[in-house]
Amino acid sequence: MATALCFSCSSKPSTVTDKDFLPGRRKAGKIIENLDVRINVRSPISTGDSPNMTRGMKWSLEQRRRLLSFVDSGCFENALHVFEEMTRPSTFIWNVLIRGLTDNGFYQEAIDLYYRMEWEGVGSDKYTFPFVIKACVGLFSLVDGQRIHSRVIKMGFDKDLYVCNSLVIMYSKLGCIEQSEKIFADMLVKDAVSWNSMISGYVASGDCLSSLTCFRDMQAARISCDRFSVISILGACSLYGCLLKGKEVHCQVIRRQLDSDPMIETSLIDMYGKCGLVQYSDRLFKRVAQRSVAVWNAIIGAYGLNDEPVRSFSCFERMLESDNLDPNAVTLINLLPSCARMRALVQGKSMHGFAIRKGMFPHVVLETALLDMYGKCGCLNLADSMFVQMKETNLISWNARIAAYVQSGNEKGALHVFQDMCSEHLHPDEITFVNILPAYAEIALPKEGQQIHANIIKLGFGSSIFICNALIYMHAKCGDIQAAQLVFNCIVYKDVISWNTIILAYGIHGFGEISVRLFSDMMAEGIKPNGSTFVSLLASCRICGMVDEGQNYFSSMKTEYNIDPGIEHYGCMVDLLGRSGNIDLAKHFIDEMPLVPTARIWGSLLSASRYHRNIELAELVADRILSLEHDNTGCYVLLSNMYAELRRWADVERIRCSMQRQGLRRTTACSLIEYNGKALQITNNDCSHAEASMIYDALDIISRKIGDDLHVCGVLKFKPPDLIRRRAHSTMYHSARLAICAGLLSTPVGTPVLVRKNVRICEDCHNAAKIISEMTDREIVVGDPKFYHRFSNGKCTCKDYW
DNA sequence: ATAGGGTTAG
Repeated sequence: MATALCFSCSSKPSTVTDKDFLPGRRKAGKIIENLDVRINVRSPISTGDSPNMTRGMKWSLEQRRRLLSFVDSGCFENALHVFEEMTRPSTFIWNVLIRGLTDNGFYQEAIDLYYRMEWEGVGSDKYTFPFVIKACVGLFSLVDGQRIHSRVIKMGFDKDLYVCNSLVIMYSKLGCIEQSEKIFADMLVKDAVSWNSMISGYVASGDCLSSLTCFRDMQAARISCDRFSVISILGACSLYGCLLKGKEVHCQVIRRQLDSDPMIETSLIDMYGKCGLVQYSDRLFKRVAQRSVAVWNAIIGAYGLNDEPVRSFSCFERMLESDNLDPNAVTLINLLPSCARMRALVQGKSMHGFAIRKGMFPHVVLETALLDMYGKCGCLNLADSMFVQMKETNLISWNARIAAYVQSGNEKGALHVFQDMCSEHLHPDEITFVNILPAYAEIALPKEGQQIHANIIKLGFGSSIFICNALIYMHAKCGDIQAAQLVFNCIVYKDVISWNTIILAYGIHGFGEISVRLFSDMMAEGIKPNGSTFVSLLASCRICGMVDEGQNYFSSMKTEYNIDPGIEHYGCMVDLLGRSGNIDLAKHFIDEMPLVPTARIWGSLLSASRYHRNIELAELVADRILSLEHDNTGCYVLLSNMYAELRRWADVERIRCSMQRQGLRRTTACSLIEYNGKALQITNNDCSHAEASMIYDALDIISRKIGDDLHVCGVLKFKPPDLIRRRAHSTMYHSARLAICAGLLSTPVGTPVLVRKNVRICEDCHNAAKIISEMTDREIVVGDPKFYHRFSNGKCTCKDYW
């Protein structure tokens, strides 16, 4: 039964708030580690009464004075010595000790002392409970909280305003907002603190609507709001992005002359930042007289949130220069997204180093922010090692880790992490799915896409607009355009992203006319297009060869919609012009464009020159690309293929060596097909499957039937004498053809065969697919990283340009 | 001797 009370005589920490104890109560832990004295909670009270009553009374007054001063200075070791010497200390003395312990983070000790008080039969009063309840909050102990709540009821203190306020706060902080509501509703008298506690409780539980309602009810009850209500309600406005309500509160702030309150200033700056009005934040910030770390953090965060990373950084620099203030963890957390935005890995790393030097770790939020930054800067290994180092992880850090994998193109890794997360008994949330769906989009087959969709519905996330938009894209990329359309149809309030996504979805599948029609539907619905709308639209025109439409949309961007074309739009146009056959026009277009052409832009021209077999231009363009990106594997491969087609084997070899020197390897081509209900992955000349012999037999039969056509364009191409040892000398057993055969074997007649590829389909396979579609009278759909070829009756929707 | 607050990751 005996519980030990352990203290050291530490001085009271200067600016420690309850919040500092929240993440794992680190500070309390540190203090308690330095134990000097252990005092038994149940130790008998000294009964050595003084014979002289007058002297005794004086002595007891002196004891009381000393105890109070020890508690005030945080010397609990001494305070407890005095306490144990006292003859029957009064309830007041017990309260003072419990308060002191709670205020200094010794929550367990405060609660133990309360239990000892009960055990010794010392009556507690209305002052005892607020302190001990606060200790339960500090300890995150719902069990103690409920036990003490029942004592409150038994002793009849459940009508006391202060005790009830404490209980309201306790339950809301321990995540039982319904309990808070119940106590609040039963209170006969409510003061501003009661209302404020309820409002901030709602905000903390993410129920902004209730907090706004409560704020309104408070004013209806003629309790005037104070700085605490204002600060809480501004937090609610920030979370919800309620700019109008936020402005209204700002007016009240001015009317009540609260506008020079430093915390309110900070909250207002934050609110405007989160509601997207960073210029308001800036105006308020300029007027702040005394700039605290918090106010700097708020303005740094506001710029970061509003996509102004450079300004965010310059605020940080000014903070360091002007006020001689020490950045804290929150400063870094607010600044790191800006590092990510600018891909400023060096700055990000220096933040990391700074945090280490300042002893900020472990800190789950900061660590997650670093993980996220590394992920967005494309450093998956750094992101992952950050995660591995973390002592504490949560759903958010797992989500950030998944995002890092997806970001760096490691989709399979992302799916593994997702599985690991689920086996740690963490329940995926909306963000998890928003992060993981793009991974499915890249590598899943329609059936797998349907499965994850079913899971999402089962977990109740099926109506989230973010998830629906991600689902449209995922289904389309997996090859299931009908499923994409179905999701789109079910969205009640379609946003601009829903429209952009469905437009691109049809483009990917070669239905450019539908994309164009959807765009006019979108206009008719009064949805304002943005830059991405035109990326979808132009990409669709490009895929489907709608040159004139594309040019019209491009020129209408600025004139009709006042949108400046970005580099992606120019990229689509180069593709489009290249496709139209006018390579010179495409080149001229690049020379004339107002933006600096990227490797991707030149890549479009390279594709065009390949299609039109213009090797001189291709060499020129490849030079440009390689001067921008030395490791552009696609560029080497394309050029090498062009040389091979011209039988310039020496050049082929030269490029092969160059790639080898740089450690570049061609991506291993592989195709995915659903085979007897399972996903089957096939590489070129792949014999590793149990089903291989059957698939090869089928392909041989088909090849023999269509033999001549296939032979002419195929076998000879990669068969120079000096490359004869290479396995891929023939395109005959390319993964695409093997996969198509597997599909034909395992699906009923009349249904389309769907194959996904990780690289673009080669000309020979494209030809073969056309012929196979005609011969077998089946629709064959082959998706590459950019779009889906639809073969039927010997034709492909790409009209042989890809 | 009594309770309430701001800046924090996807």
